[in-house]
Order: sequence, then C-alpha cells, then structure tokens
Amino acid sequence: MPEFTDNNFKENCIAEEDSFIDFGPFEEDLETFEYNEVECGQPTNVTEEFVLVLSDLAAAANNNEEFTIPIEQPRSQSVGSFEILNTRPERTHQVIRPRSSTINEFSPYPSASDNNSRKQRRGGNQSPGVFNGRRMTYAELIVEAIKSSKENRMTLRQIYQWMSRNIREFGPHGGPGCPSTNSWKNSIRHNLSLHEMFKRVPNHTRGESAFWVIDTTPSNNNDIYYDQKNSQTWPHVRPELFRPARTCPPNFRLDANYQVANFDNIRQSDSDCFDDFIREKFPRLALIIYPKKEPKLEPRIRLPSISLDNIPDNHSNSELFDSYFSKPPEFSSCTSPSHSEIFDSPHPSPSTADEGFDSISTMENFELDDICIDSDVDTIFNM
DNA sequence: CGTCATAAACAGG
DNA sequence: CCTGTTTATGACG
Ligand SMILES: [Mg+2]
Repeated sequence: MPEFTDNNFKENCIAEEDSFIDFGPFEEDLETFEYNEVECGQPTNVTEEFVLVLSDLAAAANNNEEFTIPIEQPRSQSVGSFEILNTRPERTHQVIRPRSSTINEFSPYPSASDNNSRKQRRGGNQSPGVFNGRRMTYAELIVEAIKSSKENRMTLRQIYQWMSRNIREFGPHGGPGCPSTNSWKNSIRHNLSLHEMFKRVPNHTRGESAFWVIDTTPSNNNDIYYDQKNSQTWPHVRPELFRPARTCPPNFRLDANYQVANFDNIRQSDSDCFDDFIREKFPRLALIIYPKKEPKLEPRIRLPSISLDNIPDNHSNSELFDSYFSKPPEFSSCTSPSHSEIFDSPHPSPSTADEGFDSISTMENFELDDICIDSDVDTIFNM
C-alpha cells in the first residue's frame, strides 16, 4: 500500500506535462448521480477545478492527520486514507471516497437497517387536515393559523391551539385514521423548521417561546438555493457535523410594519453555519456540491486548481495544503488559516452557534434599527 | 421524480 | 415535557 510522501508527492502528482488535479463528479459520474451545485465563497480566476469529498477533509482534520492530496491516474488503489473508486485506466478523473464506510453509518438518525423489526408506514398519507372545506398540507394549515392572528405571529403553543380548535382531525374527536396528538404536533414543528417561509422572531414575554411569522419576501420564492437548502430532496449532508441539530436564536425581527427583517450576522442554523464554516476554512472555495438523497453521497467542495509550477521541489504536503487553501493574492489582506490551524482545531465548528454570542458582542458595526422590536438580542432570544 | 406525511434522534430550556 | 433542527423512509400523483 504505497503512500504519497513529501518526497514523491509531486512526481506522483504530475503524470503528464499539463495534467491537473481533478476529481469527480465529472462526466460519467454525472450520468449516474445528480448534484446540486451551490455557489459559495469568493470568485476565482483559475480555470481548472478539483473537488474534494468533504468528509475526507473533515476526517483528516478530526484525526489531526496530515492531509494527502490524491492524484489522477493513480498507481495504487489507496492513497493515504482515501480509497479510489471506479478506477479506469482510460479515464483521467477518479471518484474519491473514504474507505470502508458510508455516510449513513455516521448518522445518528434511524435507518432502515437499525429497526429490523416491523416497518412503519410513513409515506403515502394524504394531508390530514381540512380547513374551509379544503384539504390542506401542514404548511398551508400553519399559514392559515398565523394569518388568523391579530399580528400575524404565533407561538408554537398558539399554533397548536389553533389546530386543535379549527382542524377536526387534530381535535379530540378526530377519529380513526387521524394522526395522534404527538404525531401532528411533531409534523407542525417539522414543517415550521423545514420551510424557509416560516421564521422565528423573538418574543420577549417571559416564559413564552419565539413567535413564528410568515416571510413573504419575494426572493424567497425565486432563489433556488433558498428553496433547496431545506429541501427534503436536496438535503445538506454534513458528515463532519453528524451530531444532533440544535436550535439557534431567532435570526429575524419584525420591523415597524411587521415585515420580516433579518438581523445581520446573527447565529444561524446548522445549514447556514455549514456554508459559513466552509467559506471560512476554505477561502478559495468555488462551489459546494450537494448530492441528492439517492444514491447517498457526500458533499464535495470544488476548489480552483493550484499551479504546480509554483510549488518548490522540496515542498511538503502541509506546504502544499497551505498553498492550496490560502486565500488568493487579491484577498491577501485577510489572514487565511494555516494547515495546523485547521487541523489542530478540536472540532471544525460551524457552531459559532455553540459558543454563545461572542460574535455578536464583538461586532463593532452591529446596530439595531430604531424600530427594532428587540433591544437586547444578546440576552433575550426566547428559543 | 418531486412532494409531503410521518417517525425519530437529540439538545437545551 | 416543550421547542426546535434535522435526517430517514416511503407512498402517491
Ligand atoms: Mg423555518
């Protein structure tokens, strides 16, 4: 199992004179898989790109291992901690995946193989609630609930109450075939979180949870990324974040007209934090490529290619890493993370969400509108 | 093939 | 227990 060392890395890398480092998904991969490519990060003037499987980076970071960049036209089946799949001599591109595991194995969420006992019926149910004579989805019902309120906002508890009182199927006399109380409440919460149109704004009343409002911003309906980021069809799989999802404080507020406005740079949900994390760690990132659910693949990050000419003969892998992941010259005013800074960090933490409000309190230009309902976001967020 | 209901893991108040 | 985020499964049009 030959490995690439500092000494032989470059010669292994450059199989041909003008070859470039390039990994899937390309060509044949795209015939089989679908990807959702999300623009992210700073623009690059580099023409060639290559793609890294995200969890490989994360795995290297978590283990504090030295990162080894695999090459095209591999001469072995293994490169460091990576496995090279679909090796075809006539191909110039290879798909790189972590060895001997799938991302599903890391997931804390229930999988089919876990419960080998009886299978539950989950799909195929019609929308359970009828309102105004029309069968509505959960999302539609929630809209009706919130719209019925005086100030177009409702706490979860109020939404529950509205459902109980206005949707017969959710009431005490629902009858057979109707979801149990726990079930439809679960679905209500699921829909509130899932759909971007439902946003939380702070509620300063002691003991009450946040208000849910309907964001009617037109861009919400036009932005593909906006629609897809919480899609059940295009999930954000975050292997290095396979940990329980956590609530964040409300990111939004109501302006004087009770329109949804957002706090800038407020703590974000895991999905949003993930993009920021990637941007921060990999400033030259061009794209994040999210896979569809099936087949289950890991997200990849697409980066501009490096010019191997600029790499000295006696380079080390970590130098190569730094040269690759550092910011391009036009952004050199910013400091970029070094190899050790990335790999020595205890956990690649998109969780500014975990660290409290330091990012907010240290934000010099953070200002609240005069009309902002919230005066003390640092201490009151009513999750 | 996209939509959506449903179950559930997990966290933190 | 309540609120919230997210993943997994699968039926249906
Ligand atoms: Mg939401």
